[in-house]
Amino acid sequence: MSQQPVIAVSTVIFALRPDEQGVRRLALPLVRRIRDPFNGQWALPGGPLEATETLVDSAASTLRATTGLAPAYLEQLYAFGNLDRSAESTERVVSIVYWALVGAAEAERAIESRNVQWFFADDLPQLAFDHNLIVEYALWRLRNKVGYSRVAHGFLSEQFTLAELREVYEAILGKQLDPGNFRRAVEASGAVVATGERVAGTKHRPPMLYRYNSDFDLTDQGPLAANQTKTGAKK
Amino acid sequence: MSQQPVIAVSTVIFALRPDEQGVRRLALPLVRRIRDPFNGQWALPGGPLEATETLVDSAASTLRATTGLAPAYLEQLYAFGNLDRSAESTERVVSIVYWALVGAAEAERAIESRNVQWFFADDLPQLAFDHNLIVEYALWRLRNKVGYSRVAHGFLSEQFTLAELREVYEAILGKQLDPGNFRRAVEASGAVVATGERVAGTKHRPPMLYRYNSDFDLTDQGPLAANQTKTGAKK
DNA sequence: TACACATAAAGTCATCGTGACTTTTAGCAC
DNA sequence: GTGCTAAAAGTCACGATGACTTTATGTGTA
Repeated sequence: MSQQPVIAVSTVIFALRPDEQGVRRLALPLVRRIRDPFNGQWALPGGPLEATETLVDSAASTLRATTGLAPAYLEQLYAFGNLDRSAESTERVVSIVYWALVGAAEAERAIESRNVQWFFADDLPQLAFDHNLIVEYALWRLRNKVGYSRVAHGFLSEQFTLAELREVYEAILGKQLDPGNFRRAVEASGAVVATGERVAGTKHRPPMLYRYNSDFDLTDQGPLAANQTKTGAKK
Repeated sequence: MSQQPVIAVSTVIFALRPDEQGVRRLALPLVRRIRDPFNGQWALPGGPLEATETLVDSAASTLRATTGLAPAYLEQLYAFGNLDRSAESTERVVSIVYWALVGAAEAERAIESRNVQWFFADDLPQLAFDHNLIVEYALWRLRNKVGYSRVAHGFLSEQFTLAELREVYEAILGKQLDPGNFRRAVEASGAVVATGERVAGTKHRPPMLYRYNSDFDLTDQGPLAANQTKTGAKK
Protein backbone atom coordinates (compact mmCIF):
# COMPACT_ATOMS: atom_id res chain seq x y z
CA MET A 1 0.00 0.00 0.00
CA SER A 2 2.09 2.86 -1.22
CA GLN A 3 -0.07 4.33 -3.95
CA GLN A 4 -1.95 7.60 -3.55
CA PRO A 5 -4.73 7.43 -0.98
CA VAL A 6 -8.21 7.40 -2.50
CA ILE A 7 -11.19 9.36 -1.19
CA ALA A 8 -14.52 7.80 -0.27
CA VAL A 9 -17.62 9.51 1.09
CA SER A 10 -19.92 7.62 3.47
CA THR A 11 -22.99 8.67 5.40
CA VAL A 12 -24.56 7.77 8.70
CA ILE A 13 -28.29 8.08 8.02
CA PHE A 14 -30.58 8.43 11.00
CA ALA A 15 -34.33 7.98 11.09
CA LEU A 16 -36.85 7.22 13.78
CA ARG A 17 -38.49 3.83 13.36
CA PRO A 18 -40.95 2.02 15.57
CA ASP A 19 -39.72 -1.18 17.21
CA GLU A 20 -41.86 -4.25 17.98
CA GLN A 21 -43.54 -2.40 20.85
CA GLY A 22 -44.29 0.54 18.60
CA VAL A 23 -41.79 2.81 20.36
CA ARG A 24 -39.94 5.07 17.95
CA ARG A 25 -36.20 4.52 18.21
CA LEU A 26 -33.15 5.77 16.33
CA ALA A 27 -32.33 3.56 13.38
CA LEU A 28 -29.96 3.60 10.43
CA PRO A 29 -29.73 1.78 7.11
CA LEU A 30 -26.66 -0.34 6.39
CA VAL A 31 -25.52 -2.07 3.23
CA ARG A 32 -24.00 -5.52 3.02
CA ARG A 33 -20.58 -5.62 1.43
CA ILE A 34 -20.35 -7.84 -1.59
CA ARG A 35 -16.58 -7.97 -1.93
CA ASP A 36 -13.41 -8.01 0.10
CA PRO A 37 -12.34 -6.67 2.44
CA PHE A 38 -15.13 -7.43 4.93
CA ASN A 39 -17.17 -9.29 2.33
CA GLY A 40 -20.62 -10.09 3.74
CA GLN A 41 -20.40 -7.65 6.66
CA TRP A 42 -22.62 -4.65 7.12
CA ALA A 43 -21.22 -1.19 6.38
CA LEU A 44 -22.25 2.42 6.02
CA PRO A 45 -23.58 3.41 2.60
CA GLY A 46 -20.97 5.25 0.60
CA GLY A 47 -18.73 5.20 -2.42
CA PRO A 48 -15.73 6.80 -4.05
CA LEU A 49 -15.70 10.55 -4.54
CA GLU A 50 -16.31 11.37 -8.19
CA ALA A 51 -13.99 13.94 -9.71
CA THR A 52 -16.76 16.42 -10.50
CA GLU A 53 -18.79 16.06 -7.31
CA THR A 54 -18.49 18.12 -4.17
CA LEU A 55 -18.26 16.19 -0.91
CA VAL A 56 -21.81 16.96 0.13
CA ASP A 57 -23.16 16.09 -3.32
CA SER A 58 -21.40 12.78 -3.16
CA ALA A 59 -22.97 12.06 0.22
CA ALA A 60 -26.41 13.00 -1.08
CA SER A 61 -26.13 10.95 -4.22
CA THR A 62 -24.94 7.72 -2.63
CA LEU A 63 -27.64 8.23 -0.05
CA ARG A 64 -30.22 8.40 -2.78
CA ALA A 65 -28.69 5.51 -4.70
CA THR A 66 -28.55 3.05 -1.83
CA THR A 67 -31.68 3.92 0.12
CA GLY A 68 -33.78 5.99 -2.25
CA LEU A 69 -33.99 8.70 0.37
CA ALA A 70 -33.62 12.49 0.33
CA PRO A 71 -32.27 13.79 3.62
CA ALA A 72 -33.87 16.59 5.63
CA TYR A 73 -30.49 17.38 7.14
CA LEU A 74 -26.97 16.63 5.97
CA GLU A 75 -23.74 17.66 7.64
CA GLN A 76 -20.14 16.63 7.56
CA LEU A 77 -19.06 14.49 10.49
CA TYR A 78 -15.36 13.78 10.26
CA ALA A 79 -12.59 12.57 7.96
CA PHE A 80 -11.14 9.19 8.89
CA GLY A 81 -7.70 8.39 7.56
CA ASN A 82 -5.85 6.00 9.82
CA LEU A 83 -3.61 3.51 8.08
CA ASP A 84 -5.06 0.44 9.76
CA ARG A 85 -8.72 1.07 9.07
CA SER A 86 -9.00 -1.21 6.08
CA ALA A 87 -7.14 -4.13 7.66
CA GLU A 88 -4.79 -5.85 5.22
CA SER A 89 -6.34 -4.38 2.10
CA THR A 90 -3.95 -3.06 -0.53
CA GLU A 91 -5.74 0.20 -1.07
CA ARG A 92 -5.58 3.13 1.32
CA VAL A 93 -8.92 4.87 1.71
CA VAL A 94 -9.57 8.20 3.41
CA SER A 95 -13.28 8.36 4.26
CA ILE A 96 -15.05 11.63 4.57
CA VAL A 97 -18.17 10.84 6.54
CA TYR A 98 -21.44 12.78 6.60
CA TRP A 99 -24.44 12.30 8.82
CA ALA A 100 -28.03 12.75 7.72
CA LEU A 101 -31.52 12.82 9.12
CA VAL A 102 -34.55 11.63 7.23
CA GLY A 103 -38.13 12.31 8.25
CA ALA A 104 -40.59 9.64 9.24
CA ALA A 105 -42.61 9.92 6.03
CA GLU A 106 -39.43 9.71 3.99
CA ALA A 107 -38.01 6.77 5.93
CA GLU A 108 -41.09 4.67 5.20
CA ARG A 109 -40.36 4.96 1.50
CA ALA A 110 -36.86 3.58 2.07
CA ILE A 111 -35.74 0.69 -0.03
CA GLU A 112 -35.03 -2.42 1.95
CA SER A 113 -33.58 -5.56 0.42
CA ARG A 114 -31.30 -8.43 1.19
CA ASN A 115 -28.35 -6.08 0.97
CA VAL A 116 -29.87 -2.95 2.47
CA GLN A 117 -31.43 -3.12 5.93
CA TRP A 118 -32.31 -0.91 8.85
CA PHE A 119 -30.81 -1.47 12.29
CA PHE A 120 -31.55 0.20 15.59
CA ALA A 121 -28.69 2.47 16.60
CA ASP A 122 -28.31 0.90 20.02
CA ASP A 123 -28.27 -2.63 18.68
CA LEU A 124 -25.79 -2.84 15.83
CA PRO A 125 -23.88 -5.88 14.62
CA GLN A 126 -20.13 -5.83 14.12
CA LEU A 127 -19.59 -3.55 11.13
CA ALA A 128 -16.93 -3.44 8.44
CA PHE A 129 -13.86 -1.20 8.74
CA ASP A 130 -14.03 1.29 11.64
CA HIS A 131 -17.71 1.87 11.02
CA ASN A 132 -18.83 1.03 14.58
CA LEU A 133 -16.65 3.86 15.86
CA ILE A 134 -18.02 6.17 13.19
CA VAL A 135 -21.63 5.46 14.13
CA GLU A 136 -20.83 5.98 17.81
CA TYR A 137 -19.32 9.33 17.01
CA ALA A 138 -22.28 10.30 14.83
CA LEU A 139 -24.63 9.43 17.68
CA TRP A 140 -22.59 11.53 20.05
CA ARG A 141 -22.74 14.48 17.67
CA LEU A 142 -26.47 14.10 17.18
CA ARG A 143 -27.12 13.99 20.92
CA ASN A 144 -24.93 16.99 21.55
CA LYS A 145 -26.41 18.96 18.73
CA VAL A 146 -30.05 18.38 19.58
CA GLY A 147 -29.55 20.64 22.59
CA TYR A 148 -28.52 23.76 20.75
CA SER A 149 -29.75 23.44 17.18
CA ARG A 150 -32.79 22.45 15.23
CA VAL A 151 -31.77 18.99 14.15
CA ALA A 152 -34.92 17.54 15.70
CA HIS A 153 -36.81 19.21 12.88
CA GLY A 154 -35.13 16.77 10.49
CA PHE A 155 -37.33 14.02 11.88
CA LEU A 156 -40.60 15.90 11.67
CA SER A 157 -42.86 17.20 8.97
CA GLU A 158 -43.65 20.88 8.50
CA GLN A 159 -46.21 21.04 11.29
CA PHE A 160 -46.02 19.12 14.54
CA THR A 161 -47.28 19.13 18.09
CA LEU A 162 -45.02 19.76 21.06
CA ALA A 163 -45.61 16.17 22.12
CA GLU A 164 -44.24 14.96 18.79
CA LEU A 165 -41.25 17.24 19.12
CA ARG A 166 -40.67 15.96 22.62
CA GLU A 167 -40.91 12.37 21.42
CA VAL A 168 -38.09 13.10 18.96
CA TYR A 169 -35.93 14.55 21.72
CA GLU A 170 -36.65 11.57 23.92
CA ALA A 171 -35.71 9.12 21.18
CA ILE A 172 -32.46 10.94 20.47
CA LEU A 173 -31.46 11.42 24.09
CA GLY A 174 -32.79 8.08 25.22
CA LYS A 175 -34.59 9.44 28.26
CA GLN A 176 -37.94 10.85 29.32
CA LEU A 177 -38.45 14.61 29.47
CA ASP A 178 -40.97 16.46 31.61
CA PRO A 179 -43.74 17.67 29.27
CA GLY A 180 -44.31 20.93 31.11
CA ASN A 181 -40.67 21.90 31.36
CA PHE A 182 -40.10 20.89 27.76
CA ARG A 183 -42.94 23.10 26.62
CA ARG A 184 -41.66 26.02 28.63
CA ALA A 185 -38.11 25.66 27.28
CA VAL A 186 -39.17 25.33 23.65
CA GLU A 187 -41.61 28.23 23.83
CA ALA A 188 -39.05 30.44 25.57
CA SER A 189 -36.40 29.69 22.93
CA GLY A 190 -38.54 31.16 20.18
CA ALA A 191 -37.44 28.40 17.81
CA VAL A 192 -41.02 27.39 17.21
CA VAL A 193 -44.27 29.23 16.47
CA ALA A 194 -47.88 28.19 16.92
CA THR A 195 -49.81 27.86 13.68
CA GLY A 196 -53.22 28.36 15.27
CA GLU A 197 -54.39 24.99 14.03
CA ARG A 198 -55.14 22.10 16.32
CA VAL A 199 -55.21 18.35 15.87
CA ALA A 200 -58.71 16.93 16.07
CA GLY A 201 -59.78 13.39 16.85
CA THR A 202 -57.61 12.76 19.87
CA LYS A 203 -59.22 11.27 22.94
CA HIS A 204 -58.12 14.26 25.00
CA ARG A 205 -57.65 18.03 24.75
CA PRO A 206 -56.61 18.82 21.16
CA PRO A 207 -52.96 19.87 20.89
CA MET A 208 -51.78 22.97 19.05
CA LEU A 209 -49.74 22.54 15.88
CA TYR A 210 -46.41 24.35 15.62
CA ARG A 211 -43.83 24.95 12.94
CA TYR A 212 -40.19 26.00 13.12
CA ASN A 213 -39.55 29.71 13.14
CA SER A 214 -37.54 30.43 10.04
CA ASP A 215 -36.27 33.90 11.01
CA PHE A 216 -34.83 32.45 14.13
CA ASP A 217 -31.24 31.46 13.48
CA LEU A 218 -28.94 29.72 15.86
CA THR A 219 -25.55 29.50 14.27
CA ASP A 220 -25.22 25.84 13.99
CA GLN A 221 -22.03 25.64 12.10
CA GLY A 222 -20.63 29.13 12.41
CA PRO A 223 -18.99 30.60 9.33
CA LEU A 224 -19.54 27.36 7.40
CA ALA A 225 -23.28 27.85 7.22
CA ALA A 226 -23.19 29.66 3.87
CA ASN A 227 -20.58 27.35 2.41
CA GLN A 228 -22.63 24.33 3.34
CA THR A 229 -25.94 25.15 1.73
CA LYS A 230 -25.14 24.34 -1.86
CA THR A 231 -27.19 21.28 -2.75
CA GLY A 232 -30.58 20.07 -1.61
CA ALA A 233 -28.98 19.85 1.80
CA LYS A 234 -31.08 22.12 3.92
CA LYS A 235 -29.68 23.48 7.07
CA MET B 1 -9.97 18.76 -14.08
CA SER B 2 -11.30 15.28 -14.29
CA GLN B 3 -8.52 13.27 -12.75
CA GLN B 4 -8.79 11.75 -9.29
CA PRO B 5 -9.00 14.36 -6.54
CA VAL B 6 -5.83 14.63 -4.48
CA ILE B 7 -5.70 15.00 -0.69
CA ALA B 8 -3.86 17.79 1.11
CA VAL B 9 -3.60 18.41 4.84
CA SER B 10 -3.34 21.98 6.15
CA THR B 11 -3.30 23.39 9.65
CA VAL B 12 -4.48 26.56 11.31
CA ILE B 13 -1.89 27.15 14.02
CA PHE B 14 -2.83 29.46 16.86
CA ALA B 15 -0.53 31.06 19.39
CA LEU B 16 -0.77 34.09 21.64
CA ARG B 17 1.68 36.80 20.67
CA PRO B 18 2.15 40.28 22.11
CA ASP B 19 1.28 43.19 19.82
CA GLU B 20 3.04 46.59 19.78
CA GLN B 21 1.30 47.52 23.03
CA GLY B 22 2.40 44.28 24.65
CA VAL B 23 -1.14 42.88 24.71
CA ARG B 24 -1.26 39.18 23.95
CA ARG B 25 -3.45 38.49 20.94
CA LEU B 26 -4.31 35.44 18.85
CA ALA B 27 -1.88 35.01 15.98
CA LEU B 28 -1.15 32.40 13.33
CA PRO B 29 1.77 31.64 11.01
CA LEU B 30 1.21 31.72 7.26
CA VAL B 31 3.43 30.70 4.38
CA ARG B 32 3.83 32.57 1.14
CA ARG B 33 3.03 30.56 -1.95
CA ILE B 34 5.88 30.28 -4.42
CA ARG B 35 3.92 28.92 -7.37
CA ASP B 36 0.57 29.11 -9.06
CA PRO B 37 -2.24 29.17 -8.31
CA PHE B 38 -2.18 32.16 -5.95
CA ASN B 39 1.58 32.62 -6.39
CA GLY B 40 2.85 35.19 -3.89
CA GLN B 41 -0.22 35.11 -1.65
CA TRP B 42 -0.27 33.95 1.94
CA ALA B 43 -1.71 30.53 2.74
CA LEU B 44 -2.07 28.03 5.56
CA PRO B 45 0.88 25.70 6.05
CA GLY B 46 0.20 22.28 4.61
CA GLY B 47 1.09 19.77 1.97
CA PRO B 48 -0.05 16.63 0.20
CA LEU B 49 -0.96 13.60 2.27
CA GLU B 50 1.81 11.02 2.05
CA ALA B 51 0.68 7.47 1.42
CA THR B 52 2.08 6.15 4.69
CA GLU B 53 1.05 9.00 6.99
CA THR B 54 -2.13 9.29 9.01
CA LEU B 55 -4.01 12.56 8.70
CA VAL B 56 -2.94 13.82 12.10
CA ASP B 57 0.69 12.81 11.48
CA SER B 58 0.62 14.73 8.25
CA ALA B 59 -0.66 17.80 10.05
CA ALA B 60 1.99 17.48 12.75
CA SER B 61 4.83 16.99 10.29
CA THR B 62 4.04 19.89 7.98
CA LEU B 63 3.56 21.96 11.08
CA ARG B 64 7.06 21.04 12.22
CA ALA B 65 8.52 21.49 8.77
CA THR B 66 7.17 24.96 8.11
CA THR B 67 7.31 26.53 11.52
CA GLY B 68 9.60 24.31 13.59
CA LEU B 69 6.87 23.98 16.20
CA ALA B 70 5.42 21.10 18.21
CA PRO B 71 1.75 21.68 19.02
CA ALA B 72 0.27 21.39 22.51
CA TYR B 73 -3.09 20.60 20.97
CA LEU B 74 -4.05 19.28 17.54
CA GLU B 75 -7.53 18.46 16.32
CA GLN B 76 -9.26 17.96 13.00
CA LEU B 77 -11.30 20.93 11.87
CA TYR B 78 -13.09 20.06 8.64
CA ALA B 79 -12.64 18.63 5.15
CA PHE B 80 -13.05 21.16 2.36
CA GLY B 81 -13.83 19.80 -1.06
CA ASN B 82 -15.79 22.27 -3.14
CA LEU B 83 -15.01 22.28 -6.84
CA ASP B 84 -14.33 26.00 -7.07
CA ARG B 85 -11.86 26.36 -4.23
CA SER B 86 -8.76 26.30 -6.34
CA ALA B 87 -10.02 28.75 -8.96
CA GLU B 88 -9.05 27.72 -12.47
CA SER B 89 -6.32 25.33 -11.46
CA THR B 90 -6.23 21.99 -13.27
CA GLU B 91 -5.91 19.88 -10.14
CA ARG B 92 -8.75 19.15 -7.77
CA VAL B 93 -7.66 19.24 -4.13
CA VAL B 94 -9.63 18.07 -1.12
CA SER B 95 -8.09 19.70 1.96
CA ILE B 96 -8.40 18.10 5.35
CA VAL B 97 -7.71 20.91 7.77
CA TYR B 98 -6.48 20.62 11.35
CA TRP B 99 -6.17 23.30 13.98
CA ALA B 100 -3.40 23.50 16.54
CA LEU B 101 -2.39 25.45 19.59
CA VAL B 102 1.19 26.18 20.52
CA GLY B 103 2.30 27.47 23.90
CA ALA B 104 3.93 30.83 24.42
CA ALA B 105 7.38 29.36 25.06
CA GLU B 106 7.07 27.23 21.95
CA ALA B 107 5.81 30.08 19.78
CA GLU B 108 8.88 32.17 20.54
CA ARG B 109 11.07 29.52 18.99
CA ALA B 110 9.06 29.70 15.78
CA ILE B 111 10.92 30.13 12.55
CA GLU B 112 10.09 33.34 10.78
CA SER B 113 11.43 34.20 7.35
CA ARG B 114 10.51 35.99 4.16
CA ASN B 115 8.11 33.19 3.35
CA VAL B 116 6.85 32.33 6.82
CA GLN B 117 5.30 35.06 8.95
CA TRP B 118 2.93 35.50 11.86
CA PHE B 119 -0.29 37.48 11.48
CA PHE B 120 -2.83 38.50 14.09
CA ALA B 121 -6.02 36.53 13.66
CA ASP B 122 -8.23 39.61 13.54
CA ASP B 123 -6.05 41.34 10.95
CA LEU B 124 -5.36 38.95 8.11
CA PRO B 125 -4.58 39.77 4.51
CA GLN B 126 -6.44 38.20 1.60
CA LEU B 127 -5.37 34.56 1.63
CA ALA B 128 -5.00 31.98 -1.13
CA PHE B 129 -7.81 29.51 -1.93
CA ASP B 130 -10.66 29.52 0.61
CA HIS B 131 -8.24 29.95 3.48
CA ASN B 132 -9.90 33.07 4.90
CA LEU B 133 -13.08 31.06 5.41
CA ILE B 134 -11.11 28.23 6.95
CA VAL B 135 -9.42 30.53 9.48
CA GLU B 136 -12.76 32.08 10.34
CA TYR B 137 -14.21 28.68 11.02
CA ALA B 138 -11.18 27.64 13.09
CA LEU B 139 -11.59 30.78 15.19
CA TRP B 140 -15.25 30.01 15.68
CA ARG B 141 -14.42 26.48 16.83
CA LEU B 142 -11.72 27.71 19.19
CA ARG B 143 -14.05 30.26 20.76
CA ASN B 144 -16.82 27.73 21.17
CA LYS B 145 -14.54 25.09 22.54
CA VAL B 146 -12.85 27.25 25.13
CA GLY B 147 -16.13 27.28 27.02
CA TYR B 148 -16.44 23.55 27.58
CA SER B 149 -12.99 22.03 27.19
CA ARG B 150 -9.43 22.58 28.23
CA VAL B 151 -8.06 24.08 25.07
CA ALA B 152 -6.86 27.12 27.02
CA HIS B 153 -4.25 24.85 28.54
CA GLY B 154 -2.61 24.61 25.12
CA PHE B 155 -1.42 28.18 25.52
CA LEU B 156 -0.02 27.78 29.02
CA SER B 157 2.84 25.97 30.67
CA GLU B 158 2.37 23.28 33.31
CA GLN B 159 1.72 25.70 36.17
CA PHE B 160 -0.13 28.96 35.88
CA THR B 161 -2.02 31.52 37.90
CA LEU B 162 -5.72 32.09 37.49
CA ALA B 163 -4.91 35.55 36.13
CA GLU B 164 -2.82 33.95 33.37
CA LEU B 165 -5.60 31.51 32.59
CA ARG B 166 -8.06 34.36 32.47
CA GLU B 167 -5.79 36.30 30.14
CA VAL B 168 -5.87 33.36 27.72
CA TYR B 169 -9.66 33.25 27.82
CA GLU B 170 -9.81 36.99 27.26
CA ALA B 171 -7.49 36.79 24.26
CA ILE B 172 -9.51 33.98 22.71
CA LEU B 173 -12.91 35.48 23.37
CA GLY B 174 -11.80 39.04 22.71
CA LYS B 175 -13.45 40.48 25.78
CA GLN B 176 -12.76 41.21 29.43
CA LEU B 177 -13.91 38.76 32.08
CA ASP B 178 -14.69 39.54 35.69
CA PRO B 179 -11.79 38.15 37.79
CA GLY B 180 -13.97 37.09 40.71
CA ASN B 181 -16.58 35.33 38.64
CA PHE B 182 -13.91 33.70 36.51
CA ARG B 183 -12.21 32.32 39.61
CA ARG B 184 -15.47 31.03 40.99
CA ALA B 185 -16.38 29.28 37.73
CA VAL B 186 -12.98 27.68 37.22
CA GLU B 187 -12.72 26.49 40.82
CA ALA B 188 -16.25 25.10 40.75
CA SER B 189 -15.59 23.17 37.52
CA GLY B 190 -12.85 21.14 39.16
CA ALA B 191 -10.76 21.35 35.99
CA VAL B 192 -7.89 22.90 37.87
CA VAL B 193 -6.09 22.20 41.16
CA ALA B 194 -3.97 24.45 43.37
CA THR B 195 -0.36 23.35 43.63
CA GLY B 196 0.23 25.06 46.95
CA GLU B 197 3.00 27.16 45.45
CA ARG B 198 2.75 30.90 45.02
CA VAL B 199 4.44 33.36 42.73
CA ALA B 200 6.79 35.71 44.59
CA GLY B 201 8.04 39.12 43.56
CA THR B 202 4.79 40.67 42.47
CA LYS B 203 3.89 44.11 43.72
CA HIS B 204 0.70 42.76 45.26
CA ARG B 205 -0.65 39.72 47.08
CA PRO B 206 1.14 36.65 45.63
CA PRO B 207 -1.09 34.53 43.44
CA MET B 208 -1.49 30.77 43.83
CA LEU B 209 -0.16 28.52 41.09
CA TYR B 210 -2.53 25.95 39.60
CA ARG B 211 -2.25 23.04 37.23
CA TYR B 212 -4.86 21.17 35.20
CA ASN B 213 -6.55 18.27 36.93
CA SER B 214 -5.64 15.21 34.89
CA ASP B 215 -8.30 12.85 36.33
CA PHE B 216 -10.93 15.30 35.36
CA ASP B 217 -12.17 14.48 31.90
CA LEU B 218 -14.64 16.44 29.92
CA THR B 219 -15.36 14.53 26.80
CA ASP B 220 -14.06 16.90 24.30
CA GLN B 221 -14.48 14.80 21.24
CA GLY B 222 -16.69 12.00 22.42
CA PRO B 223 -15.87 8.54 21.14
CA LEU B 224 -13.05 9.91 18.99
CA ALA B 225 -10.87 10.73 21.97
CA ALA B 226 -9.04 7.40 21.96
CA ASN B 227 -8.75 7.29 18.20
CA GLN B 228 -7.22 10.73 18.15
CA THR B 229 -4.30 10.37 20.53
CA LYS B 230 -1.84 8.55 18.33
CA THR B 231 1.09 10.90 17.76
CA GLY B 232 2.73 13.53 19.88
CA ALA B 233 -0.58 15.31 19.71
CA LYS B 234 -1.59 15.65 23.33
CA LYS B 235 -5.15 16.21 24.17
C1' DT C 1 -76.93 14.55 29.13
C1' DA C 2 -73.52 13.86 32.41
C1' DC C 3 -69.45 11.78 33.88
C1' DA C 4 -64.98 9.49 33.21
C1' DC C 5 -60.63 9.61 30.89
C1' DA C 6 -56.40 11.33 28.89
C1' DT C 7 -53.36 14.61 27.66
C1' DA C 8 -52.71 19.70 26.66
C1' DA C 9 -51.55 23.73 28.77
C1' DA C 10 -50.78 26.78 32.56
C1' DG C 11 -49.03 27.68 37.00
C1' DT C 12 -46.21 27.06 41.48
C1' DC C 13 -42.06 26.68 44.21
C1' DA C 14 -37.41 25.79 45.69
C1' DT C 15 -32.81 25.58 44.07
C1' DC C 16 -28.73 26.68 41.44
C1' DG C 17 -25.78 29.23 38.35
C1' DT C 18 -24.43 33.76 36.85
C1' DG C 19 -23.37 38.79 36.37
C1' DA C 20 -22.33 42.86 38.90
C1' DC C 21 -20.34 44.48 42.70
C1' DT C 22 -17.95 45.05 47.57
C1' DT C 23 -14.76 43.80 51.12
C1' DT C 24 -10.73 41.78 52.99
C1' DT C 25 -5.97 39.94 52.49
C1' DA C 26 -1.00 39.78 51.55
C1' DG C 27 3.08 41.09 49.67
C1' DC C 28 6.15 45.09 48.07
C1' DA C 29 7.94 49.95 47.87
C1' DC C 30 8.74 54.10 49.88
C1' DG D 1 4.17 52.17 59.26
C1' DT D 2 1.50 53.76 55.19
C1' DG D 3 -0.12 53.26 50.73
C1' DC D 4 -0.45 50.68 46.37
C1' DT D 5 -2.09 46.71 43.72
C1' DA D 6 -4.06 42.64 42.58
C1' DA D 7 -5.51 38.12 44.88
C1' DA D 8 -9.09 36.03 47.09
C1' DA D 9 -13.37 35.87 49.45
C1' DG D 10 -17.95 37.36 49.98
C1' DT D 11 -22.66 39.57 48.82
C1' DC D 12 -26.89 40.19 46.29
C1' DA D 13 -30.41 40.13 42.81
C1' DC D 14 -32.07 37.80 38.86
C1' DG D 15 -33.09 34.21 35.60
C1' DA D 16 -33.05 29.41 34.23
C1' DT D 17 -34.24 24.82 35.59
C1' DG D 18 -36.25 20.50 37.81
C1' DA D 19 -40.10 18.64 40.26
C1' DC D 20 -44.61 19.03 40.87
C1' DT D 21 -49.79 20.68 40.95
C1' DT D 22 -53.83 22.51 38.88
C1' DT D 23 -56.97 23.59 35.21
C1' DA D 24 -58.71 23.10 30.40
C1' DT D 25 -60.81 20.65 26.56
C1' DG D 26 -61.71 17.36 23.63
C1' DT D 27 -63.64 12.11 22.94
C1' DG D 28 -65.97 7.94 24.52
C1' DT D 29 -69.39 5.73 27.42
C1' DA D 30 -73.18 5.03 30.83
